Amino acid sequence: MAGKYKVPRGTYDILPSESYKWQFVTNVFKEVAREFNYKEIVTPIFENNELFERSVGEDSDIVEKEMYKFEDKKGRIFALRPEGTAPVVRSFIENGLMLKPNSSKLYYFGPMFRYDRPQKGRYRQFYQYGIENIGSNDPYIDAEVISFAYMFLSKLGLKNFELQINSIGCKNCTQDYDNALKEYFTPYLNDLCSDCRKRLMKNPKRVLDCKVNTCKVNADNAPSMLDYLDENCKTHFNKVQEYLKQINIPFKVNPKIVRGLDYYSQTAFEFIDTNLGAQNTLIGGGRYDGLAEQLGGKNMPGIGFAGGFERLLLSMEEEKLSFGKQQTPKVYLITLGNEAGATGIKLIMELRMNGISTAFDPDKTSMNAQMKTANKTGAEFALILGEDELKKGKIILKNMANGEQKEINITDIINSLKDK
RNA sequence: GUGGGUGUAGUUCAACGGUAGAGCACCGGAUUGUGGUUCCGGGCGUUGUGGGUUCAAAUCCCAUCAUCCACCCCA
Repeated sequence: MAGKYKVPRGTYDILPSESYKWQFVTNVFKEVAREFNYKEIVTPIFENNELFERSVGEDSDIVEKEMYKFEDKKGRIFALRPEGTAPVVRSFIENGLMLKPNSSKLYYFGPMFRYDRPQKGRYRQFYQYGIENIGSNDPYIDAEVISFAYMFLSKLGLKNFELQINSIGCKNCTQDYDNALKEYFTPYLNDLCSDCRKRLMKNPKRVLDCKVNTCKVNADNAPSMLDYLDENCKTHFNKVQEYLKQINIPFKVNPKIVRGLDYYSQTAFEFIDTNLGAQNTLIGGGRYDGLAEQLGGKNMPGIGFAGGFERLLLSMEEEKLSFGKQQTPKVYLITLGNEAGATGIKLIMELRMNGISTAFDPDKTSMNAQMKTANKTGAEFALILGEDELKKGKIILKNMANGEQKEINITDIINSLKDK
């Protein structure tokens, strides 16, 4: 019975049969945030277009072709947020959070928007969770942020994932490295794909993770970023690895990890699902020490990560993990006859007022239909109120699991349900 | 933005040029006041949309939209 309208391309509805899963993972995420002492920050879904163009990078794919840009009635140019870090840093600067206590460890979640061709694990409106730790460049913080992600995935029960880390250096190392790459690849120019020939000029590091075979082969022997790190970046990266070892978080160094957003520096990491489809990055993150300054704030280091809920759910389903229980009512009320019905609806109010979740369906009248519905709602108890009971001032309390039932005084019902 | 696959009932699928069907789910009944099992009954759904070919189209062709998978990119 398709109606007139359909959801826009690349978007979807989270239906009741699915929403409890989202609630489950969100709650686990919030729980981990509490354990790490991170606090929630909520920023608008749209921001000044420039915020993203400046931070994410004008040459990045996100800005070049994936942003939902629009103009409002006064001609201001906004964009639906394609990612969460820039808005958080913007808010951090704008609200002077560096001067406020307990405000530098932040988490967020919500929808992000990218105009991209939908496929498995990729949507136009997708949901991210993420954290940002702003104000410290201590390598311990890098390890802590990584451990947050690791703990989150672990608490959900995920096993088929792998942590890969890299250091992409600071501006200084990057420049040397870029030059080295250009030098290295130039003799092989004809073997590279057309994209990579362009990349070599604009962003040579991208050639490294190209999937075209000839590019891959050539990239295998390319100079490694790690050899071009300056002393400072090198010791930083080494310390991050030491910390990770100390807290028993397994990782692989993958010098080919390149982040697509311009603001990253030094530590970059990804949690990869080892048996998902092509879109297998569960969580991606890294350090962005230059971002705050770039956005007009003080020079402040920061590091964070973001993950996609969709891929998380895919992985969890792949590994057949539990999403907790679906919400069920404690009580389903069955009434027979008009008088019982009238008393019943008053009783429902009382039950709910006392925190007892109660379901009732006025469209069902026969005992049979009401019992069936009670069963389907998964209610723990059925309360049966008919004319016989009404006369006696009683009500039947039936345990749906074992079928046992007893008559009790209507006036006692709240109390006897409360301690069950 | 590029390539390939797919669009039939709520859902999973069948029918592949000649009257649109099944499982599951859903609703009702058997049980006029007791569920989960069982049995019986209940489906006209613009065959995604718009064109075209044909005596005849879910079926062939074209377009379009959507979806899936991959490229690209990323979460």
